[in-house]
Amino acid sequence: MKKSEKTKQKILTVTINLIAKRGYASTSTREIAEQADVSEATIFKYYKSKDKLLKTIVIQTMEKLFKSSSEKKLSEIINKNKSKNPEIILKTLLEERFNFFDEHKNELKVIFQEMLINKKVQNYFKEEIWSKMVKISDGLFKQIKNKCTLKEEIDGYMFRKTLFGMIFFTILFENILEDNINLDSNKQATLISNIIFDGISF
Amino acid sequence: MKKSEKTKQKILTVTINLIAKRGYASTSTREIAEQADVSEATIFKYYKSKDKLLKTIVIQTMEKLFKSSSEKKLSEIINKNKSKNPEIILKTLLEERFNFFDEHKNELKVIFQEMLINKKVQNYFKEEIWSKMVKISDGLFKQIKNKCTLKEEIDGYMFRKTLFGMIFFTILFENILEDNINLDSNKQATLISNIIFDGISF
Amino acid sequence: MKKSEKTKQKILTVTINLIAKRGYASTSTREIAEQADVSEATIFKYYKSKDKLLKTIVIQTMEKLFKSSSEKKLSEIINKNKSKNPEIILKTLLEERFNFFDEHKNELKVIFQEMLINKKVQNYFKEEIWSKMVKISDGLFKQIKNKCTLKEEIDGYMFRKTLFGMIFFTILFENILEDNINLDSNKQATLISNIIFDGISF
Amino acid sequence: MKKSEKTKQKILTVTINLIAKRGYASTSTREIAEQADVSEATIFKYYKSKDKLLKTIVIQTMEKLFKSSSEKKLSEIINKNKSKNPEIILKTLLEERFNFFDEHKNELKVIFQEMLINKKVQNYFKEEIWSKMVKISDGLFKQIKNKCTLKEEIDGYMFRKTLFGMIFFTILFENILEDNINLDSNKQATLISNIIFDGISF
DNA sequence: CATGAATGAGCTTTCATTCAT
DNA sequence: AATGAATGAAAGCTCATTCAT
Repeated sequence: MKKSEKTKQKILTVTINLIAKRGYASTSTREIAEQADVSEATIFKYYKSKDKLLKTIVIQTMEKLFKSSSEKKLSEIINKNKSKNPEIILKTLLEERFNFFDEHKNELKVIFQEMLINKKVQNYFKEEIWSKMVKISDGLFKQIKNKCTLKEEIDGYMFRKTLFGMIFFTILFENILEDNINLDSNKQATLISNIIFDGISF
Repeated sequence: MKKSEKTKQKILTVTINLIAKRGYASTSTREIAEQADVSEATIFKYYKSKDKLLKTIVIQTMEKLFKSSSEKKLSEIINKNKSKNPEIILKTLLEERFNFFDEHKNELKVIFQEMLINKKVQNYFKEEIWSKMVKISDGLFKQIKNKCTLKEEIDGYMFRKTLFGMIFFTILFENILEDNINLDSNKQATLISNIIFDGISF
Repeated sequence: MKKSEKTKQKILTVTINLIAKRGYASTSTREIAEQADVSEATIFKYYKSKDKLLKTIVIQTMEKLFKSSSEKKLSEIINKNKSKNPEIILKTLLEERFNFFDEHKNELKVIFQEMLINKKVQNYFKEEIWSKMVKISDGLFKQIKNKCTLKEEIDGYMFRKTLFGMIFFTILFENILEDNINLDSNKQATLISNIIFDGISF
Repeated sequence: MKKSEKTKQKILTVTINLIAKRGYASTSTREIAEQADVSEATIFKYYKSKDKLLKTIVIQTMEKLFKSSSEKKLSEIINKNKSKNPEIILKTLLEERFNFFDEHKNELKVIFQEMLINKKVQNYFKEEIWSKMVKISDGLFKQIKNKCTLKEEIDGYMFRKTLFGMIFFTILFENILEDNINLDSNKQATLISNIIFDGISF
């Protein structure tokens, strides 16, 4: 990597960690500069404004969420397992995603935090990410419907809510509220898909 | 209400709405003053500092969450229905809570937003609120265990995660991500307790 | 004393003590109100403005410095002892003054502190007080000249400087810089007039 | 001098003059910025806080008072003249000091003003400066004792009081109270040491 | 007689940003 | 490729002061 590329990346990493910890508005460019060991001027050289620095983080992360390897992997998983039990598909999908989440926890925190108060990030997420998540979730839901008899009141929306509720909770609040959690991605995925398919009771 | 009490309350209301919309750090006392139609000096007269203004909101809301009527109602519901199906208990609890959430959506947003970045709020919530939520949820979980045969991997923690994942999602993200949702508290409660008990499939 | 008179006096006393400790600019009307156990409004009712409150203190103290009993006492002392050794006159004068200073240390501190930065107080002091002090000191100096042979370079100005240098130092800095000083007014007066007349050596 | 060094120095100079004139609490950073022809932000860039700006002035001046050239000069004077009349030593010391005082009148005013109300400055001055002044003054007093017969009541403390009383008076009040004083350092030193040794009378 | 309620103006301080070097 | 030097604008907060009650 070129030196300038390295510097750019360092700024990005530091910023992600700081925003994840303190929030965007409470993270000053001075602090970023100090921790990234560059001058404030350098930050503005590379990213024009604090806002564009955030934008870069948000967009980069969102792109990663569904890009290249990521997107392919997901559709591969769905296609490969078409014939199989949808519970297994869900479990496999979740496992792949949880691995991603683990690696990008701070970036995702930044996005979710900002989404709560930043209209642009809201729209961007809704259009670029949520729409895809809805699509995948709906696809899965259809497959399930084909194989199982569902309660009539349960629709795609409630399916999403259960699924993404747990995911968002895991990313945002679990570390804060729960002590001593040591579930690997596989275990997490198994338990969640289990609950979704059968509830907690037999 | 005395005039001063009115002013204090107005400041509080305006602040809650502003912080829910923009976040704490991005809400200036100047803006609060303008919208509450008082001078900045008045805000500081009543609340000493911006930080204490936030603290007041957080504590007041947390107290409401489990105080007096609230706490009694919850234990009443649990006691009254001891003999009944735990699914019904859960449903009744949820319905009561969703009514509360609807009335206090912005205050809750303030708390959850701050919890993501503010250590004090994190600890306060964990000790004062989350511990009680865990207790209730565990109590319920035990009742369920007594009446139904549960999968062995499912424990109180996964139960919480499902339940509160959906609740947090509803409060924080639903309005942003989902269009045209028109579920009343009763409907919400029914669907969620349904899913938790039976999953989405028969 | 009437109640209102009592309140007025309490405000004055508190203010003097506070200003002596912190300085005028660093003493807030809020603090005065708190310590005097009245509302800020009450202060402004009696003294119109913070500035006039200071003015009251300054003028009252200055008046005390040379008024009534005070002024009479001084000229009495001078007249009574005209025939005596000027050293004794000086000693007697000083003793009387040191007793006054002890009783009004804080008020005097307020005046001297303010004199360093406040043009009005400077002029007021110069015209109302210093001029009288110069007159007395000059009178004394003349008496001394009549009885003793003075070095030719020593004039009224140097006499003043020695005398009031020690006095000002005593009022302003002695407490701060010197530990364990336990000289009563009589002792102080004796030593100072001693030094002035004979220097420190025989 | 580098540009930044120049700016820093300018801020310092302006601040000293302003505080000497108005007092610390009545000097706003706004005013300093205007007179130093920089922005307020620049002041805080270099000095972190208004308090630290004052601290810089106080410490720098105190260091100057006894550092390098200064301290050496003083002990040189004392050593060189050991055999001579202590009156001459005192005179020489005073002359050297009065030259310093003339050059640093405003800085010294700042220190003395602050000393009246600021505990930290009080302690700092007492420990760093006054202790040394006492030492020098005591050393001199001993020399005098060896050569002259002193009145028994006169001790080091009264010696200090006379000496530093006049010095403090000169720095703080003379300009304010006395008109048309045109004594150079040499003259001042001569007169003061004269008075101290012989009083005003033969 | 006294104060509760309110504030405009000003304070110190921090922020994101610029630009010459 | 990077930064030292500087800043306008805005932040949180305090102050002396007013006035209706």
